Amino acid sequence: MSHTLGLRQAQKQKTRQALLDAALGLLEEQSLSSLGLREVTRAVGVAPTAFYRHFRSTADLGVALVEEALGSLHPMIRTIVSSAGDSDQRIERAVELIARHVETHPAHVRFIARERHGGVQSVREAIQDQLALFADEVKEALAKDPLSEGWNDDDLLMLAHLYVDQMLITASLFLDVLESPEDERHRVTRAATRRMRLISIGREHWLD
Amino acid sequence: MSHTLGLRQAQKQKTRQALLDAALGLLEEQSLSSLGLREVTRAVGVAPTAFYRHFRSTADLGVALVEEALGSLHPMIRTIVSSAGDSDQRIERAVELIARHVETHPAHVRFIARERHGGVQSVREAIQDQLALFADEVKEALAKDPLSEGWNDDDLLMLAHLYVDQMLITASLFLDVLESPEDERHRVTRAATRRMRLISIGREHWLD
DNA sequence: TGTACATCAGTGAACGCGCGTTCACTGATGTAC
DNA sequence: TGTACATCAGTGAACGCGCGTTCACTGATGTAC
Repeated sequence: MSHTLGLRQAQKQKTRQALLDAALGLLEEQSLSSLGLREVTRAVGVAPTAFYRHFRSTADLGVALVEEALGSLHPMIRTIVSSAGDSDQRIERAVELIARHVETHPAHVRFIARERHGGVQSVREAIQDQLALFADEVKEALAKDPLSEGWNDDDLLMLAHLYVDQMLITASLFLDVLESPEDERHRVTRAATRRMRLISIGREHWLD
Repeated sequence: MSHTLGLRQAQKQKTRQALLDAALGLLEEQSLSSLGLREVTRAVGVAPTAFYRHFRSTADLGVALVEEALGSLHPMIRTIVSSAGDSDQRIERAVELIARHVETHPAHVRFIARERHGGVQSVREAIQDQLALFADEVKEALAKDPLSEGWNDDDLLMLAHLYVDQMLITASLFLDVLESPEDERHRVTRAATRRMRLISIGREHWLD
């Protein structure tokens, strides 16, 4: 039997989520460091003071958004790195997965790209922490690959970071062409695929 | 005989530069979209209204900062791409040049990293435009390299973008360890060098 | 099942403050003769 | 070289406005018996 929240708790969660959703929407056109608490509550339709029942500040809300945005990426990363097939097939599938993710969560992707180097320290740190976890995860997966025989830990982590950064760059490229005609989106897909391919080729000859 | 500005023009330029410098300083701890005009004038010691003699808005000032920050990068890029020596030597020299640039212009580098995906459209676009110019420049230089024989234009541009993005990532990594002890800065240098090397290896085997 | 009390998410008024922008101004610099 | 006028970078007062935060509150939900 699953635990059901009381009415009060359920309603509280709903308001909290509404605040997060409204903030994410407002952040499409500005940075977190200029997001106002009153803006967010106005968009939700609650009193400004209600904000404090859920977050200490907009920076605090930002950290919650990081968890929401990057939490959903963990399963995707796992899917990508554990994917079967030869190198080219895996790359094509990865780029496709990234494109889909950007289509279904554009605001989340934009938020991460924007705040990764943004003006709010606690949020920047939360993002860096999560990305470091991703890199570790990718590294562990790479370590199990026969292609990685002879690689030292340092180089594996270097490659993992390279892949993670490339993933973010690719996501950001897709974001820029979200509204563009199909042929331009296809151009980005091809460019991103070739980038990944070049890196994979470098990987294959790293120990030569 | 060189043209000297009138006193009035010279003083105006000085104030304008003071506004740019003050803004750049304030932007170390916030994003452009939350930078206030009064903040900037207060830091310089002029009346808020003086701001309008130089810029229409803080977004306008941001665009001027893009030109200042990325204009100084053109010569560096040219030095890197036209550098002599074998692949490894050139990479080491490039990483070294980037590290120096970050040390001498940390605020400029932070500004570009932050606002590249930031909340102010006109500034984002100005940065993208400049980076596209860099990529073109790098592409032209790559085209002249004997290693690029057999490469098509599309792939050359792809590689050029990969290098430019890698340059920015490297700069951003150095920024994070600016205040760190020498050994950690050295770790970043080594990691950045190996990243570049892996990409170069991919380049060498691209046509295999 | 009903009652009495506790909890607490959301309210609404109030506060002091700094914001961007306008406007008419001043006085040093520049220009024409 | 001196005079009379034009230019214009920077001023300072004033404005209306939205901000974050405080506080005592309300009334629905939860809990103990």
